[in-house]
Amino acid sequence: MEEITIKTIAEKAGVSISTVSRVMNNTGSISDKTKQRVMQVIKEYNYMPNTSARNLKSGSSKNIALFVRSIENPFFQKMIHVIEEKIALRGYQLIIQNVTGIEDELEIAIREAKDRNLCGAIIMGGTFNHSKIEFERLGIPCVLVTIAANSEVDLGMYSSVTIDDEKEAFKATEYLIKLGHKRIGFINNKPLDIITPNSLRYNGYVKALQEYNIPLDEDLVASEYSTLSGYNYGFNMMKQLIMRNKDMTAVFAFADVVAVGAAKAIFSMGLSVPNDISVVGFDGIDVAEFYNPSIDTIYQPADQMALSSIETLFDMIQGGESKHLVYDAVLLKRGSCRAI
Amino acid sequence: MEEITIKTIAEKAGVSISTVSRVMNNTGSISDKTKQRVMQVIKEYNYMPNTSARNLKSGSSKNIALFVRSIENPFFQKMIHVIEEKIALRGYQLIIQNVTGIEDELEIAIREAKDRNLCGAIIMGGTFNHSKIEFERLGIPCVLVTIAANSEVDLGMYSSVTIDDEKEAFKATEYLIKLGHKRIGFINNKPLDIITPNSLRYNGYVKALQEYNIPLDEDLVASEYSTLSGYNYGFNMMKQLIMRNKDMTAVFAFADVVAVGAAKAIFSMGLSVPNDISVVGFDGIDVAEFYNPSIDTIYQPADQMALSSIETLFDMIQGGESKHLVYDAVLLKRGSCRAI
DNA sequence: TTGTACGCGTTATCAA
DNA sequence: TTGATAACGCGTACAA
Repeated sequence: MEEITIKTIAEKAGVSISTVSRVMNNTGSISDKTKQRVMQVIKEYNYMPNTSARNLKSGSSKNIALFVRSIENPFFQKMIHVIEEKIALRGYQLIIQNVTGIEDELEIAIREAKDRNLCGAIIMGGTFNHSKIEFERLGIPCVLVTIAANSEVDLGMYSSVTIDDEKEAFKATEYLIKLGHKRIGFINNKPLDIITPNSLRYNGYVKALQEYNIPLDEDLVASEYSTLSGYNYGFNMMKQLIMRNKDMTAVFAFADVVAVGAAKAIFSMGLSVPNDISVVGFDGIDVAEFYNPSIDTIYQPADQMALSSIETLFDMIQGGESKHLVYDAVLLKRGSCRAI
Repeated sequence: MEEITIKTIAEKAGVSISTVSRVMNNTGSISDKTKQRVMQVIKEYNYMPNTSARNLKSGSSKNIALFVRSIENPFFQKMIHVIEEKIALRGYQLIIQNVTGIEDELEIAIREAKDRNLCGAIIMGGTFNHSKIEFERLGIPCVLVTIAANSEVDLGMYSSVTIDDEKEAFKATEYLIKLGHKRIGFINNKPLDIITPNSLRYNGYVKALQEYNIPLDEDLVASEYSTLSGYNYGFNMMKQLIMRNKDMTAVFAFADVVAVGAAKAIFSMGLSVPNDISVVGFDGIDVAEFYNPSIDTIYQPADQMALSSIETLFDMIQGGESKHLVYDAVLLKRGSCRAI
């Protein structure tokens, strides 16, 4: 099966390649007659223009890349699903790349932006530490999801879709406090010296304790360098917390997957959720709802955030302004916490 | 920031573009001296060759597309994660596309193969009904994961990585039977008239019942057209099953997500797993392990299957033979089933 | 309204 | 060991 190009079509239709090109792109003016004829031949041969040639010519592409830290996180997957769908709908192409370890997501994006000549980038998860220079080097429209750049960066250089992690974590902790809990554990994530959604949630936890005059006890905070899955990490951290703190009555995990792992650890040690220990998660993934008991959590509007992300990105690709959206999350109370 | 091309590098290095090209591709022979100089300039200008131009020239690309039915299934996500990593490692690019509803995954692959000039395709999930003609039209190396083509298709035309769904489902059902269960429900998926992994698992369920002389009761089989998540689907189906069958003591779900939803339904109706109803799932996703109780399941070696898929695909891309691998799954017993 | 011809950034062929 | 130069498939000034 030989390749059919614009040339083939031109010959078969008895016109020049420019005419075929015009028909394809609805550009210039062509008589209805030839247009019909060309369309006919295109259909007949099932012709599709060569993407590489098009991209080469136009200097850009319809490739959008998504760089996601921890693709295995169901919360991200929920958003990826929506993004994937919407991008396909617009005839663009989504390239997904997972980011792990100490890799800098933006550095990778910069490299890939040139390499794949992307027309846009979405960065999901990671740190708040990206610098102005990086965005300058990136040179393509970019939306950060669940994160933002550091404050020195001109807001016009990128878009972002986030929640107020600190505020929401405060809310979650306050919820536990108001239920009467005083010995509240927190499962955090290393590293601790950079700003991430997790670190902001930790800040919210600390502030809530302060607000209610509960002393911050380092023993109640678990964190470790780890390459484990969120479930396993939560499981291990919770075990440590329980061993160290016999009087702990509640735990707040920085993510639902971690909360689920923590709950499992509680059960595995013969204790009960929520009778012995109350559990609060963060994100609002399906699993938290279907767990037994359902895990109370801070629900992020994932669908809405995903939709806004790609809408904003396409806006920017078409020359529009950048945007910075901060969504509200909702505390869902449903069975993994009790008053004491 | 102006674009730097091979021409820029050639000028700055004082050589011809062909020399730069040769350096980039390690082709032909070049003196160490000029090689060093060119490399130097390339580094300095951070030059990266234009992918579109390369693809245009070579006629192919380094794009591999993954077509997955139900990207939201954690079992697939596990494999996608591995595939994504390995493909990036080889300098290829992964394009992920979700397939939904009545779309034919292979038809989409055929279209995209031309449109994006892919060098390979992976199809994950879907049906066993793909025809010879489709593979001929596809024209690029293709690996089917968790499915196979219909038997009329020449085995040389594609590769596959699967398990024996029927055998494994038989195993799961037999497990319940040997625990003394006789009223065993099955949660199936519509549509029922095509061959899918689910339908084969149903066959295994039916055969096990036959083997042990337990009558097949239609009331014990739940299925419905639905666009719900696996969790929600399992939840709804299980509720129906319980309402219809007061004497049901066990249920086998075609996937772990469905089993989790089913378990939740059991709890939500004030019953217990496994005391009132035993639950068996299929796949071996993390959530099943961390659920309370851990869900017994047929564990598919997802990592291994994913690795084999891309290895096989790269083999084929490099002109190697197609392969058809059938892995063994393992029945994990861990707390969601009891003997009666 | 249509066709000719050039160039996009590469790689590959052929001379030098 | 190198350098011109012709493609690859397409879009688009420019001319007709």
